[in-house]
Amino acid sequence: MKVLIVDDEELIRNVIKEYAEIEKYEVYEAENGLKAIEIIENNDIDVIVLDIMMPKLDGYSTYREIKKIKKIPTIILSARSEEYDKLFGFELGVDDYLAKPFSPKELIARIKAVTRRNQKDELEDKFVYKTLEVDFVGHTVKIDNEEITLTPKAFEILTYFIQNQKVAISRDTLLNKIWGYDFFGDDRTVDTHIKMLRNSLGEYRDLIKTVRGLGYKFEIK
Amino acid sequence: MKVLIVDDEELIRNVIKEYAEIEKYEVYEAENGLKAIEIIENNDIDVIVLDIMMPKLDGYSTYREIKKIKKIPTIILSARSEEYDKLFGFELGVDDYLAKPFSPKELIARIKAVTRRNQKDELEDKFVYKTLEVDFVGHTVKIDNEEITLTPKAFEILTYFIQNQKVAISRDTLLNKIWGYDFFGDDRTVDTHIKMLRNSLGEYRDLIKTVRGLGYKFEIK
DNA sequence: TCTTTTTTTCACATAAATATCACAATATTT
DNA sequence: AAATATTGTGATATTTATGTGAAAAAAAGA
Repeated sequence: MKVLIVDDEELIRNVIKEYAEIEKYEVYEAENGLKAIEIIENNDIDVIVLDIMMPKLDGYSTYREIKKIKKIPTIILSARSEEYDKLFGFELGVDDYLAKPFSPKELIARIKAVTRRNQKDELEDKFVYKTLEVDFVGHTVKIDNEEITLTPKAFEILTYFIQNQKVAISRDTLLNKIWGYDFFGDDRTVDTHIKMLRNSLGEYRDLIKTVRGLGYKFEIK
Repeated sequence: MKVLIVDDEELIRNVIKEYAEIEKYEVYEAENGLKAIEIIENNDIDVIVLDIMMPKLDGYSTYREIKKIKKIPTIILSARSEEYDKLFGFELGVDDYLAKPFSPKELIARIKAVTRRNQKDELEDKFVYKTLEVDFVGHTVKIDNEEITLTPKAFEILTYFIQNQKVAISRDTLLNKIWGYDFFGDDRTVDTHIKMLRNSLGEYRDLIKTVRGLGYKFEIK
């Protein structure tokens, strides 16, 4: 698995690189957009970590250029945490978003999620764990071969969790991904949906873990 | 299963090839239409992935030439995403269409869909469940050996459902597949047709399940 | 053309899903 | 232990989606 880190700050590149290499990723670095494009043209990069604030060719432009060449999963880093940027980033079709300062572990978790997602999950049309079966094509969930009914939102959330296993997801992220950028309601709405989803999952309710101070996480074990 | 990839860009061919081979497809490549035709004449190709923009013999012409030789399911790739091309592609009787940039996963999914479709559909010309008989050739439906009359649309919908059992189908998908890309009417028209189809199916009305927040699904049991 | 059939749209009733809030329970910090 | 912050949860008002009948529009047949 090859990761390309695009950031003008060497320090940040090094930190990410260090962590990524522990996880056996092959790391490529680019200190600006132009170099990034060059690397992408000559290598089969699997996932890109892209800083939005850069001299020469900024993140947005770089992203657009990259898209013209190949469609590679991209995680955007941004120092500016304003809502607008967040939305804009998503609108571009970016795979994930992380606001600085972020923990390297969180970034790695997201890289893993994105590569995993792009490796199999989208090809798989079923998720199976013990007696829990989630059929994405048929839009059904079974426990002990019994179909359980989920509301549309609950099903979407479960699907999102399964495609982002082991990644701690904030309520905001969930709202953005499931509800969409045009939802301006309460954070805590998420909690209620989690409650209902957990109840529906019965014995599997503990697959959804609470990440205090942030949100939730789907994890097996 | 043999896939032929017709594209002048080696990069794209390689990406597709890589993914297709993971899925155990035997991959053939052609960098232009002339070579494609040669390959088709000498091999039993099951599905073709065809780029519309190519030097020498462009995609459209290639497609026409291929059709003269054999009828092979074809998925069209197009860099131009304008609506016109889309329509034109469909008009030619193409099996599917994908605008660049596309994700390899998406393409593979479509290849699978096309091959699956062409594997079973042409085998069965009848569907029987209990006392429900649907004769695709004779265009008739019988319940308890009594012929029931369906309107053309209702029959098409039923046929589509039977050929996509256990798949949750959105109203939009249904509109695209049954009505065609050029239908710009109301979503809810589907509901009315489902209503009528269910009524016609009498005791079998429950085979058509409602998938809340999405659409409908045909499922036995 | 007129008639009949099919299709589409619309409105309304009903059912289901959702968002919000208040308070309880549980962590976390002081 | 108390104070504080955060999450869990039940109740409920609100919103949304679906089923359906009726009527308008379109298409097909005579």
